[in-house]
Amino acid sequence: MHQWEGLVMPSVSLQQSISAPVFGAVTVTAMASLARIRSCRRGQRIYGPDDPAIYWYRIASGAARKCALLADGRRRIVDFLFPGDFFGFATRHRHAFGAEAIAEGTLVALYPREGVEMLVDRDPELGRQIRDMAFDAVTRSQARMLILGRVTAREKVGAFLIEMAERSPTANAVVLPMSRYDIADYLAMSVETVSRSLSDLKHRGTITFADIHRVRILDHDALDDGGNARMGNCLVCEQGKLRKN
Amino acid sequence: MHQWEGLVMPSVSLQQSISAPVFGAVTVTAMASLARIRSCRRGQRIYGPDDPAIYWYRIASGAARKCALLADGRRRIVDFLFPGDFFGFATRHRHAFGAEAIAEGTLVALYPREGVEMLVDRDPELGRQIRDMAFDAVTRSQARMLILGRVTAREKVGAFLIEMAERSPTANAVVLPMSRYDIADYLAMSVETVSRSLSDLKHRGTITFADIHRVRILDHDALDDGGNARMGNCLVCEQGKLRKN
DNA sequence: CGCGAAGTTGAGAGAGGTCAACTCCGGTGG
DNA sequence: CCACCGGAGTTGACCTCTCTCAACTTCGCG
Repeated sequence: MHQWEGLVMPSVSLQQSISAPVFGAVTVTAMASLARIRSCRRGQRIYGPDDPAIYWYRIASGAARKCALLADGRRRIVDFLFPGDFFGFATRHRHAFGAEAIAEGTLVALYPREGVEMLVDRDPELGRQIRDMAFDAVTRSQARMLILGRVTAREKVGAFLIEMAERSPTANAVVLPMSRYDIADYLAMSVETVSRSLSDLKHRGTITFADIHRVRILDHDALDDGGNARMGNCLVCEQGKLRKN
Repeated sequence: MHQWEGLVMPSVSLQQSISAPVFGAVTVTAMASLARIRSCRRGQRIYGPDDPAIYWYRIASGAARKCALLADGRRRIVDFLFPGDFFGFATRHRHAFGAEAIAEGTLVALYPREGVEMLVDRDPELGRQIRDMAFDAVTRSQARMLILGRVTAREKVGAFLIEMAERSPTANAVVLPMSRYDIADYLAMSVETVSRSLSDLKHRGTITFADIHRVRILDHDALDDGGNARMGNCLVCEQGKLRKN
């Protein structure tokens, strides 16, 4: 038993999220009738790579990670999944990555792909919402690449905390249900450096810890040196002129 | 005038690609009637960030980059776009990134968003294809994160070459229309290190250059040390057990 | 012929990976 | 109740790799 289990992403109640799946400001009620709920233990696989893509998934409560194991034994986490997030979309009838629960008792809603597609064929508005959701996922994924591309370790960890804060219902009191190892594999750095960076930020007074898995952001501006973390700031590059590097 | 202008991604002829847009194995003919074609000069902006998202786009011939300029002056390229690639999808009626032509005379097809959406409402099959395309884009984007997360410079550049080879019509003779600076901003490393890595791979006999922008891959296996570059190899991580790292 | 942009190569310095030791905490069994 | 154990997390010391700055080459173009 872990202390943060009771408070994972508290804003979304189960009933609410099942009967009215929410992404962005849009509410999809049409799919709710098809949903099946599954409870997952800490670390339990939700689906594996190369599994047939029979379902689309949504986190109802708890948290999960989407990850890949590389041939050299390293693990990479390509996304963290929180309540309301849809995932497991795949063409070609098989998944590219695997997904696992992070929190004990994570509740996952399963939507049979075939059924939803039939529903979509009769309901263009639902189709549009799913499309927009996928478009947003692309944008979000590409925005996350900006985080990975950041130079220093403190910048990466800072940008990570800001991303988690933006996805968290409570603005400055951020719950990090994942382990330091998960964070390291997400940011493509070593656990030691993640730990050092967090300690560094703490000593600078930029953040504090209520406990290991609960961070409070004290100085939001200091977290993104240069203001690159938020994804609003993407400017076009003019002919590569500005390139001094 | 540059020597590679005439041979950019030669397999897709203009007429063919306009009348029958191709993604994956799927052909979308319904959208073709709405397309408008625009020719872009080298470096010319196709659309800027924060521009209203009026169109969806597709490269007919040539190449483009999707990029962001960070607050500290650095540039990040989040995607390279080649013939057949759709891009510029955005919700919230504004783009998150900017897009610019890389090759002189790059031809871009513009699809009015409103018109296509109306078309989709009447044609579920078209909607499904667009959805699948977006799903693929997510998978591809997340797979690219694996490249960014690789440790050494030679691994990154090797994985980049493999990615380009897979997206290229000609398997081992890969055309790289973008500059070394573009590659550097795509892989989040310095131009010098990109250049050094390429030279290194050349001296090892892994690759050769027909000219600066045309690479031939001699030893495909040596390019992905450990075999992590291809995205088929994504295994699930079991409870984090394998994690020694 | 000279200029500037793109690309390559060299030398140094700083940052993060690696290995190791240590603490902290919960769980288990005596 | 306490000793023991193992995993997660933190901190330290060392070393390697990449960034940075710089010089130089190559190439296309005026």
